[in-house]
Amino acid sequence: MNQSDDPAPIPRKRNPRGVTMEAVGRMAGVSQVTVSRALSDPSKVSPETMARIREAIAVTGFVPNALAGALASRRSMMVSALVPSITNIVYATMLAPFSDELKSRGYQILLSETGFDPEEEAATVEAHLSRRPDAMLLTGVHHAARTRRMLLGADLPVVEVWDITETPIDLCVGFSHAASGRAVAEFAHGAGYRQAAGICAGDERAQRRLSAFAERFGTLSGTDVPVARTERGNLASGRALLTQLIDKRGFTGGVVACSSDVLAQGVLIEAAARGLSVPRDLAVVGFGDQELADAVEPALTTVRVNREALGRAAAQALLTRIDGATPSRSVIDVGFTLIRRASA
Amino acid sequence: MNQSDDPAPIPRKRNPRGVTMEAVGRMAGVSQVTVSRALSDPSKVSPETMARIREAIAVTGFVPNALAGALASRRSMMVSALVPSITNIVYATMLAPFSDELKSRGYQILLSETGFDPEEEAATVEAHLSRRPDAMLLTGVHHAARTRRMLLGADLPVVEVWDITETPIDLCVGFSHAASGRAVAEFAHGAGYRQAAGICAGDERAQRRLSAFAERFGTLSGTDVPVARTERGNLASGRALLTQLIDKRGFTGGVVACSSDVLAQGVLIEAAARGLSVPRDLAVVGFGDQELADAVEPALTTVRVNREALGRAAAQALLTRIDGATPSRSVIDVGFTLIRRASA
DNA sequence: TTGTAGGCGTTATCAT
DNA sequence: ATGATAACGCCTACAA
Repeated sequence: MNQSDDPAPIPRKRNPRGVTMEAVGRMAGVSQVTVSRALSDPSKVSPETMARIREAIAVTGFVPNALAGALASRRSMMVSALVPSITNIVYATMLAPFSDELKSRGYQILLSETGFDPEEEAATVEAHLSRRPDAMLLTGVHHAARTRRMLLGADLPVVEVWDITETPIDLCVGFSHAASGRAVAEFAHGAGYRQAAGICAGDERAQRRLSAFAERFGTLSGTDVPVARTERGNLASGRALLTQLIDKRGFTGGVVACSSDVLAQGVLIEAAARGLSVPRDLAVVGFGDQELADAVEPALTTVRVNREALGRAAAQALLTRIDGATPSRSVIDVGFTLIRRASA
Repeated sequence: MNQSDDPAPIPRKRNPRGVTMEAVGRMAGVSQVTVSRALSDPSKVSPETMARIREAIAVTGFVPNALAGALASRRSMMVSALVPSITNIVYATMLAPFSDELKSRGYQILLSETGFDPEEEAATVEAHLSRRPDAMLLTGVHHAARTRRMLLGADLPVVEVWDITETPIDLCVGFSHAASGRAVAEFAHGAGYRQAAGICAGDERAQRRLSAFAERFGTLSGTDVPVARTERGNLASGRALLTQLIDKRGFTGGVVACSSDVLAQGVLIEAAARGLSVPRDLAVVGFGDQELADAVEPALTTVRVNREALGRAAAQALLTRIDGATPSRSVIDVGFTLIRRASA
């Protein structure tokens, strides 16, 4: 009686382990849909039913499957964030408020490092798109053609941050790196410095800042402005580059513009080690206004970018688009401020 | 003829936009399944078919839907990583190799900050579990009971890092914070220092390091070891806490153990500002051996934890479990090394 | 307030 | 080498 008369297909779960809404519903004496409703909008379910469902969820330890939900609803409730490097505090500090803002609306962040290579970025974008994020943040405004194509084809809200362009893929929140470099040059020249040098590490944006500084200061003062470059933007690089400027490139004093506060601090340390007085023998300007700028000795003159506001604005812009609205402006320039302290 | 005789359901796609394997297959003259196979294992498809499918993919800009794939295969190819803070370089630097290692095997990282509150962590764990990650990394070994319950119920590979326990949820890669604190105490006492103080910021683990230091040094020297605490572990805090130790707690010299290199650098800066010579008037020991440790003046004596190796080992351990194998050890102590430089 | 039916875009399992 | 069919677990209509 067991083997013979049962050609009827017995629907068998492939994985009997995972608790589903179906199972919760069975235990609570309701259908799967009711469980779904109970979770998405409790007001649509009677209090008694709600109580039984809660009980069943507690007993079974049910955790909804967001993958299935995303597939059915076509909303993954995930937002991709692509930054050059996680370990770079500059990106990390704008990511935190960005993430906070979105988390409060129920979104999870899918984060990846892209390095500084556009092709690597393109590959990462593709990997992210396969996860069907509801929106995406990109760092910078220069991308591979394929990246633009994929994003336009995917038709999702995209915000490009930490730089600015008139022709964003979709939205843009940032500031002009060239303008910040020029602002430093004008400040330094106005403060009376007649000689200058630059110290630069990192990505193409840092180079744009320093190039703009060198060009502007050169124009104002009529002198040549040497710029020393390196890969890694750490304290040791700052020290090494100041050494290079002084010992090998004949820099004898004036103002040193650095592409980051950390490099600038390296310069301060090397200057102290050489018995140079800052800003008397050597003035120093950083970039970023990180926490350390205010704590070093002497305190660092630097360029502040409100990274908190930037991250938050980027999140808001995306949320507006997600909600189907059109943001008032698709390009937001958050600007920058020169903070004068003791070092220059 | 339009209205009346057509009760037959016309299957209509809800969203005609998204390119699917179905659409690619149609264009290539094959079925949807063949497209799936072409992507997952090209060797199972004839070269000609493969070529036509490739062509169709290029033309349509098809990007596979990983959500659907995950739902069907029960493997999301995502790994969750939960750290207290993204902006803390300590966690970021172990996350990078962790992420690299997993990315090379096709996994994406789903990253979240948990803060330092176990309840917040529990909520984050739940949110992540709903995404059905294939494995999870947690920071620390102290979790809410509900967290343990959820994770045990979810039955996935879990690695706890940056601390060590004999009873991990699943896997553990870390080191003993108490032991590192004692090691610093023994080093300092052995180096001849007879007075000591501590400076501590941050999470419970930092406090455990400093408590162990204070207790051990106290035992060895028979003196009292004051420990100053604060919330934020930045340069300014380091300066402020040294001030507090000297001006308000009668600390007159000896060795200062800090819970991070950044705090230690703050101490160096404040000491210099006060005209104190390091290590003569004041010796300083940091923790973490961050890049700056070697670049400050004087170079910082500190405790090195190989965060790179830690992140990599955590990834490897998870991969082993994902592959269904049993790791040789479920608890890996990566240890620490005291790096003696000029500051103590 | 609750349930039924159909579909989201894949992968797994059998067939052919 | 290729295809048909049934899940995967949920959400969106629509019906009761």
